[in-house]
Amino acid sequence: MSRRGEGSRLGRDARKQRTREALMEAALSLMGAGKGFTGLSLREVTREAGVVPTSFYRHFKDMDDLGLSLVEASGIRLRRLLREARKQRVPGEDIIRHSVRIYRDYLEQNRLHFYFVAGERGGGSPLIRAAIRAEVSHFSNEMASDLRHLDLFPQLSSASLRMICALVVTTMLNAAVDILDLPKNQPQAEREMMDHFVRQIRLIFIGAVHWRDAADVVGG
Amino acid sequence: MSRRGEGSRLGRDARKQRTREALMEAALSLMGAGKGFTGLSLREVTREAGVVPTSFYRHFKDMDDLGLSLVEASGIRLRRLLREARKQRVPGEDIIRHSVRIYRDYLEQNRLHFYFVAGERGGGSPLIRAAIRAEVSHFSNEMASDLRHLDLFPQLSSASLRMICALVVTTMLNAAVDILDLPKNQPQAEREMMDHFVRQIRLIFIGAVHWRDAADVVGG
DNA sequence: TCAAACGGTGTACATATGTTCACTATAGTT
DNA sequence: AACTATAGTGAACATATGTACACCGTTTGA
Repeated sequence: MSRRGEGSRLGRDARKQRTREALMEAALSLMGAGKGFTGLSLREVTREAGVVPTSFYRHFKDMDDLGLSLVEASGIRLRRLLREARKQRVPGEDIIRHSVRIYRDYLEQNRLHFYFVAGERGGGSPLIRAAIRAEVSHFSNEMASDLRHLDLFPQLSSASLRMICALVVTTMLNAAVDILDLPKNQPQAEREMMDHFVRQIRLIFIGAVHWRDAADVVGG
Repeated sequence: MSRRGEGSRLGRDARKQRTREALMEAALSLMGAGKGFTGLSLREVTREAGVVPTSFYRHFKDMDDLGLSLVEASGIRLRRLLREARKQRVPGEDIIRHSVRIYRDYLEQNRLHFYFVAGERGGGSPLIRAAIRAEVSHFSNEMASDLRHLDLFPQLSSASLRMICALVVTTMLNAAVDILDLPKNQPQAEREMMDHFVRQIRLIFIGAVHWRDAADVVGG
């Protein structure tokens, strides 16, 4: 019989899921407070999650396991960003600026996940770094496929499109750190930051428009 | 009197400098082995440096102090890279490919420092992150100044040149992680990696050639 | 030649860590 | 209503950590 016990609102599985998420969010939150993932201790995480240390093992084998779960969760957010960007209709005026704004908003709503990805992508555990690289590469390829369907650059080979999207994505992630580090309520600095970012993306797309697959030396 | 004591080859200051460097290299080395800087412990570092923990305090106030010294040392390497690139004469054929090769060699000779910069630039301690950002920004501006003197892009404003160099530099640092992570003795993968990198830089410079300061929407 | 300066050592201690084990309570099952 | 599985607890452990302190031996400078 599956009659819910009255003593608790949620079923046992849902409860378990809840503390699992609490642990993951605790880790993200601590990293947001200025620690690398490899600098987090198991006890620290459980403390932040409001749970006793031994409980940790009910959910993860060790910290690396937690880390990989975080990568997976972040990958899901990345893919959702693409879906969201796809859904938004082009205002016809300035595609890039518009997309950047979508990105900015999405960043704001997923601060910690982007912090994690942008932060651990470079340093830290090789295991996690590799997982993130795979996730980012996936994202990048999906973006290339989207651009292909939009038919904005019909002259580009698929390989070139992927190369270009990889560049866009790394630029996005670099910008993520800068944007997230911005002090709050500083609209002036934020505007400049965004302008800078928009220009860089625009420059890349200008390069894409003029790219020829056998492109020769710029100067020659 | 400055007669050297016969019991030691080096003076006391030189000796001190030597273990100071041993500590810094120990930290770098441990990070190269897959730890974020915030994941290093003071004792771990002294152990790796072959020195007793309490000795640490003769050289650094705490780990953050060590970190900032590492940033400074890495900044010096960055500037030296620019000087080296400046010195090398252009072979007239493919400037970009040539520069990338110089970069690759320099990376190889300074693995750990680039690992550190590329790794801590994103995650980790806000203090160190800020210091790295300043160093990278400096590097980027110097590069812009170099390009200005070369007069390759006379139509670009200084602001645009800086924006472009910032993009080149972040692309360089991203590539650094990928290149350094390459398994050794895998010339095929390495060649692809370098080609990918060269194409990205070339794309940026193609964008630069066609950039107009009031550049409008790509599509419109 | 001698006293001072100082880099490095060894001991010590309070605290934090990862992991174990036996436990409690309760949601799910029959 | 009785049974079982299991998420979370609490005490305990061996080990690791940051830092203080008194100490030693050599370099330094007069």
